[in-house]
Amino acid sequence: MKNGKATKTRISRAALALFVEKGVAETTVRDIAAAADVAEGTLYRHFTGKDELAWELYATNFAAFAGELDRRQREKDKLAGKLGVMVQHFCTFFDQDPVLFSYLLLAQHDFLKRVPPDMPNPVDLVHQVIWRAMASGELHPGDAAAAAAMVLGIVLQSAVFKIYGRITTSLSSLSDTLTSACLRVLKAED
Amino acid sequence: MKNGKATKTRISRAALALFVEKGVAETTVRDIAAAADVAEGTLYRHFTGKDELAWELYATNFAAFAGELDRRQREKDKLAGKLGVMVQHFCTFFDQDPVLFSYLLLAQHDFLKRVPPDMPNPVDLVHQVIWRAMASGELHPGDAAAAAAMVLGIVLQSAVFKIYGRITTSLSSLSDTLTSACLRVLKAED
Amino acid sequence: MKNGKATKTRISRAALALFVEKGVAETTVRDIAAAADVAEGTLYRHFTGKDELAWELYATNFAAFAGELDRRQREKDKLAGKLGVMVQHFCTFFDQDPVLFSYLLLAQHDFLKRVPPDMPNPVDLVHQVIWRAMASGELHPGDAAAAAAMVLGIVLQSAVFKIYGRITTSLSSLSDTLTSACLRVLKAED
Amino acid sequence: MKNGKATKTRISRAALALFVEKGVAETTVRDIAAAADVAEGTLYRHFTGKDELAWELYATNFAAFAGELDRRQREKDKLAGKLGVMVQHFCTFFDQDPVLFSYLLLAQHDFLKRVPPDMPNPVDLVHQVIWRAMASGELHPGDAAAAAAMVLGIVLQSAVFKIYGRITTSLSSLSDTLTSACLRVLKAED
DNA sequence: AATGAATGAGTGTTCATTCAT
DNA sequence: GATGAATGAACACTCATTCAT
Repeated sequence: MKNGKATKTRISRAALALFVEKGVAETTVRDIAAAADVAEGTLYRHFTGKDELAWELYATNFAAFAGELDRRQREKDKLAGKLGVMVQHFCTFFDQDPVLFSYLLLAQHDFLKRVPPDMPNPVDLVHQVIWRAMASGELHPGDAAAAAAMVLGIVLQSAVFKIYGRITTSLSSLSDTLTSACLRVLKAED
Repeated sequence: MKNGKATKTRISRAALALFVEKGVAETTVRDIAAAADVAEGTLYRHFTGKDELAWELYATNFAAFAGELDRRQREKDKLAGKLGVMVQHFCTFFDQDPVLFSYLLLAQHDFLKRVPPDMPNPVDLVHQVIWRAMASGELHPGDAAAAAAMVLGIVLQSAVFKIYGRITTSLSSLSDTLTSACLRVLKAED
Repeated sequence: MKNGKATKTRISRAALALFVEKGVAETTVRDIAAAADVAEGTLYRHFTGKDELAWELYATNFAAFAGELDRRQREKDKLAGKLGVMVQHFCTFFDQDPVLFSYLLLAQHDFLKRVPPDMPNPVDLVHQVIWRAMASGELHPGDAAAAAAMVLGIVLQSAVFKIYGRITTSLSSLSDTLTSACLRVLKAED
Repeated sequence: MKNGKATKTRISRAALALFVEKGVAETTVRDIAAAADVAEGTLYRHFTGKDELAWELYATNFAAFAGELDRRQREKDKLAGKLGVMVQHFCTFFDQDPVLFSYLLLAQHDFLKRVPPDMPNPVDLVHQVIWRAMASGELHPGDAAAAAAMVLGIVLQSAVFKIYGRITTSLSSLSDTLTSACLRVLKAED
């Protein structure tokens, strides 16, 4: 009773690591239970089932990350500042919890279509920030979606390279490089 | 009963579409057989099993795409030209066979670790092109891996946006935009 | 058309060898076809199916062996003579075609219950020879079935030992030993 | 749901009966599960698979039978005594569990080659007992393997006749007859 | 809250058999 | 006669989920 919360967390972390390592479909409930050192049935006291566990892991952290991103972005006035703190937070988040970041990155193709439109969402957020900069005249008008794709691509593909060991430094140490690359892509003033 | 090659192709295309739509693990051999309008057992006359089918689909097309990319890049002397034709081929390939491109994009996390080092590989190719431009002084020296990540990210995330309907124009129509964005990121002359 | 018979024989011998080596159930039609160097479908020109092939192989040779045994036994008047030629023929048959003998021995548990009562049968024959010897007073009366079991056991288990390499001499060279053992078991005069 | 051991036993007995009745290859896991009144999956909680089940059933009982045979044989000094208790135990074992005995008898051709050399083994045991009697001069020297084959054949073929209904009395009631037949075959003193 | 034996629908795969060539 | 691609029922086995303890 006392460690009900701790058990749930242990299951979550064990599942997360396995999902990233082997994929959701290839991870069995037995794998998770063994890694979390609980019985198989225990998982069902905390989650409806494996699918809900995978989804909760995704949705909760995806929205939380988007929320934090938004909070930081709001504190800046100009596009360069907003982009700077957002890129920085992407990098910091990755470096602090690469497994969770990887899960969010790799599981998106399974879950993105299930994200409700009102759920805070890093992709929408970047899109909006760029769109508003175009609307306000801060950025010359153009295809905001295409611009958002490029900006996100710069950051996310760097994370992918880090995951696969092609980039060996911390992502945070690349933060400024990535930010200025994004600004150059947008033809924005630094 | 006569046309062994056509049957194999029908199975491949049916599998490809389902793999992209539902994921490899979520697609059953029965699904594939039904979509290809053959009996389940027929699949095993052409492939060792479901895994080999998924892998062959990946490896063959991944290597072929890398080969074609390389062929085009070799015909240009300067970085801007090389990058231009490569980006263009990414876009053309996507527009001509979005399902296949999606599979290559989405399945990479399952298969990339299985790719042998000597297999032609678009990621390595972009990396090499940039590395050589740095070595030859055409590009100011820097982290070639990070640069490759950004360039690839610009193109691939655009494809992802296209897949998810966030970008509605053809990818080819964005080709020049993407190319110049890549060059700006690399701080290269157009 | 000309080698129709030869093809059937090739299939039979290939099947026989595989049936003995791996068992009937573990041998596939594809195995047989490959070993006989014909296409899978060809087997069905000569046999109704795998089961019929296995049965024909058993029944034909089982009955033929029983017939030959009977023919030889008839030429002798007394029990010792009858037993002698029968044991000798068991041994000769084994040595001439150990694979076929093994099949008859090992497949009996699959097929014995399918043997029709009127089919010539080595087991019945031995039983009858002993029963008649008891009836005629040549052998002191007793349980003819039990006596037949012991006599058959002496011969057949020697064959099993030979198959498994526990006995290394030819079975024929043991023929006299086995015969006199059978007579001693029956308490008969040599 | 509580009694894991009882379930395993129920599965074992159901499998044993079916294996003897229809053969291992012809018995499906569904057959076994239905006969044991458990779900198919339950079998895999207790055994690695069908093959391991068939093997465990064989190996365990084969070794246990050999062990018991050896224990009894050791308590006798002379060959006649040893042979007597061994034959008696063969008969008793058969009468007490004809299904298990049949399995051991019929499955030997599938499994004998898999028996490790150090596993207690009735065939080796009989061979050794006879070999030692020859070495000690208790039995006139000769081919111990051939002698063992004949002795085993007398007993085992009687069991086969009993299985097929050719012998209708209990095997135990034949024990003395079989023992003295064995001794006569060996030309040993009773 | 935790357990883990039991479940059974669903999966990938095999293989005897058919039939157009 | 001979072929071998195609078939599809049947198989061994997996695993998310349930529930008595």
